Amino acid sequence: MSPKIVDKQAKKYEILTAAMRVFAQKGVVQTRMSDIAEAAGIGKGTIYEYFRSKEDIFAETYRQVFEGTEQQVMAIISADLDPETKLRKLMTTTVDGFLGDGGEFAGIMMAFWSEAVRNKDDRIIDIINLQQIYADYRRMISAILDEGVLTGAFQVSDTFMTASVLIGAMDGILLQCIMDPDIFTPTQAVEALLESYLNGIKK
Amino acid sequence: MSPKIVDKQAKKYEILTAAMRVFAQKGVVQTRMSDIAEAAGIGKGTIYEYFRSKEDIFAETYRQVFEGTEQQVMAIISADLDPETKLRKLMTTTVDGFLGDGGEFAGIMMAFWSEAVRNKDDRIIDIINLQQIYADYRRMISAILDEGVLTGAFQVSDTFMTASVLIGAMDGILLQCIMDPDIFTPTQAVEALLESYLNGIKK
Amino acid sequence: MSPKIVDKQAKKYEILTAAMRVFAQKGVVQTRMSDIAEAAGIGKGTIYEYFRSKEDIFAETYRQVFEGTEQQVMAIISADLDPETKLRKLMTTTVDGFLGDGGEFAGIMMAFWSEAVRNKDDRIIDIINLQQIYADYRRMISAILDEGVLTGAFQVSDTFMTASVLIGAMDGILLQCIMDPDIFTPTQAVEALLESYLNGIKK
Amino acid sequence: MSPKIVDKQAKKYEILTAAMRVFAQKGVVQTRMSDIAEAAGIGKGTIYEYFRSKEDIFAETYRQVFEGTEQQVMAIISADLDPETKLRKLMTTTVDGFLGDGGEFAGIMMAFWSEAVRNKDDRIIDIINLQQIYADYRRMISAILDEGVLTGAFQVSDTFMTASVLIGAMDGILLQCIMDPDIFTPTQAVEALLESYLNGIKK
DNA sequence: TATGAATGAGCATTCATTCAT
DNA sequence: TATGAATGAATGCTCATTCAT
Repeated sequence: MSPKIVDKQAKKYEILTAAMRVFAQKGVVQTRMSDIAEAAGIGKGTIYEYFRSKEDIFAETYRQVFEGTEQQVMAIISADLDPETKLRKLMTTTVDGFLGDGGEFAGIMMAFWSEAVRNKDDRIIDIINLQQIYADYRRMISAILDEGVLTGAFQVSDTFMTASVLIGAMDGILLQCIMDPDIFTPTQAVEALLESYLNGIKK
Repeated sequence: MSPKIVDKQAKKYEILTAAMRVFAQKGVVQTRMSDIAEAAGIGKGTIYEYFRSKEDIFAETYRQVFEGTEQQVMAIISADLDPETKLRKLMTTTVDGFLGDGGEFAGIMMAFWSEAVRNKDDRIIDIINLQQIYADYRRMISAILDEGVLTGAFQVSDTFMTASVLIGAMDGILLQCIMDPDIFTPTQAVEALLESYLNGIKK
Repeated sequence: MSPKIVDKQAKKYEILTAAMRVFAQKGVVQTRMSDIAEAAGIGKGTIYEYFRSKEDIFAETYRQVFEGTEQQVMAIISADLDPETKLRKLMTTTVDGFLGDGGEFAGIMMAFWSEAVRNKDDRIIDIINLQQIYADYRRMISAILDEGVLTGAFQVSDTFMTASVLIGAMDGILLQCIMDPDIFTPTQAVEALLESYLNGIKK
Repeated sequence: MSPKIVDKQAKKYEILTAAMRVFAQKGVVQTRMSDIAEAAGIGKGTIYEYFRSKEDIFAETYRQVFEGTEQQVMAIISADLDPETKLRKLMTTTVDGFLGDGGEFAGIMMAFWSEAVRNKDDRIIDIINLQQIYADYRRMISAILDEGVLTGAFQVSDTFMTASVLIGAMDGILLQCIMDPDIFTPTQAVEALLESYLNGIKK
């Protein structure tokens, strides 16, 4: 009378996690459905009980990773903090979000991003609109910088450009941490970045 | 030395150039041999007269792109310049090298890099040892910074970390320029980066 | 004999009816077991409590549909009627049997028949021996025609051929009614067929 | 300098012929691309050098078969013949067209038709709009009958219905010939049909 | 030497059937 | 008994590579 009871939500999450592992390891394009199945310890067909397609998995994995960070970022933006603190918090949170608890998201981030960067396919853009994401980030950070200029905390001629440079620096730092995790932690690096950037390195 | 050999070299180069164009446009994995053949205006089979495999093309394309930049960088490193000028030149040259005459290398760089970043495949590492490349760059830049600290031009506590941050910033800026070429030129951005970074943005 | 067995029979019939509906709508090959389960309002696995396989369902559905018509036809054949009436009744009954109460069998007939027509697979022939069915029909109708010739009611040189033509006409009319139910009812068409066929259209 | 020269047109036709054979034998849905490849004596991938998809093959096979017949039919319609001759010619030509030189098209016709009959898929309707085909045929034949009524050759109350019956009869006869080629030739059957139909079988 | 026709390994996806509950 | 989660064989299609010309 009663069928096999399975926590569909939990199993879906398991598959998602397995997919992330494989995506991080091999990249999205090179990952075969059978790789994900094997990683999840299930049959190939079972995946399709939980996801409609490989693309669907990709989209869900992406959401899984980003939703958390996005919310945290929003909270910081609307918090009542002085510009410098806000900038620090925003950058630290972003980097931490990307690297997850133990850096486990690093690889999957890389996979997402390298996929999005060169894929002009509309279907991918629907899932990850990197251009949009960057535009949003630039807007948020330049708003903080503008605020700082108004309050007299910062001296910046082109806040939009400066925002871009800060974001770029974050990305580049993350990349190095992902590729070579032993050299330094991203948090250390972001602090170094802000330290130098805020104060200048020229004597 | 015979004319035939010269022709072979020229044709090989043509194919390589065609491959770069397509790689830049579609990414390495998504590029089909037929795409390259078409772009080069030759038959599909002909490619195999000049290259052993798709991977071989990838490796050679990579070498083609980097050899030029590498030599320029080396020249700057060993030139007799003050640290600040050296740093400016190094960064500007790197960015220009990546973007080529008219930004044509940008896409191919992206393609290489997104390939290398997530591919831990030994075969890819043999071709593009990104970890090594970054290590080299960090060493070069931190040497310049060390020199600047010695001469009193810079005030940097951790030159290695600062070097990493600068490299990261360059990468990140390039990424944004590639993805959204209208917002600013990489040269502008690098100048803004150096300006802020050298002088600080804090009042 | 126990209530359970009765229940089983009833449920089996329900599944069969559901299967017919779906077969009629999508064709046998395109019908999925899950479609049948859904149409029957039961679980996919439950079907296998009543049928061994999809093919088994197909066979049973077929028997279900034909048994009724076959018996009616037999009754007409052995009835004591004049040849013309017998012919009319036989054809009308056949067409009505195919179209069911409200034309609901039309689609399933089509499904069976298109399956049988092209499938020379032994397993299908075991289930629907169309060749045999047509041979039987030809025999029955030519017997009626022979009778008519003997009694002087008909003037037919080749009763076997004429029987074939009549059967063919019935089939073809049914097909058109199924494909385009608005043009005319099969009963109308059969009457028109008999009218013309019996009297000729040539002035 | 010169590549392998292949008559692409000829090879395409060969594959088409092979496909027809298999379609006729197994039906369209049950035919696998590998079946066609095997029947054509080529590799699976080679098919895709000549056709975009299985559906494409289906459509082309269909056109291949029908184009000839269609033109012949048009010629008859516009010829200057008396109604009875026109009707005879039209029906004979149609039946002959369906059966090809040695009845080789019979099976493929069956396959097409059973596909079209139950497939409400838009893609199939785009290829074979059976409803349209039947409507056209009904129009053509009823026009001939109308003409016959005007000239006093025929005595028909409902020419549209009579046309439908005639078409149906043709279809049904073809079906029987295809399923059981030994009983009679379609030409014989069509002649018997016209003979009876035109003159009536009632004494 | 140059070519593109031919190929088959490889992959995403579907679905009849099984089986643990 | 009833169920639906799990499965893998099967299938359409792609594309790097080979090879006859």
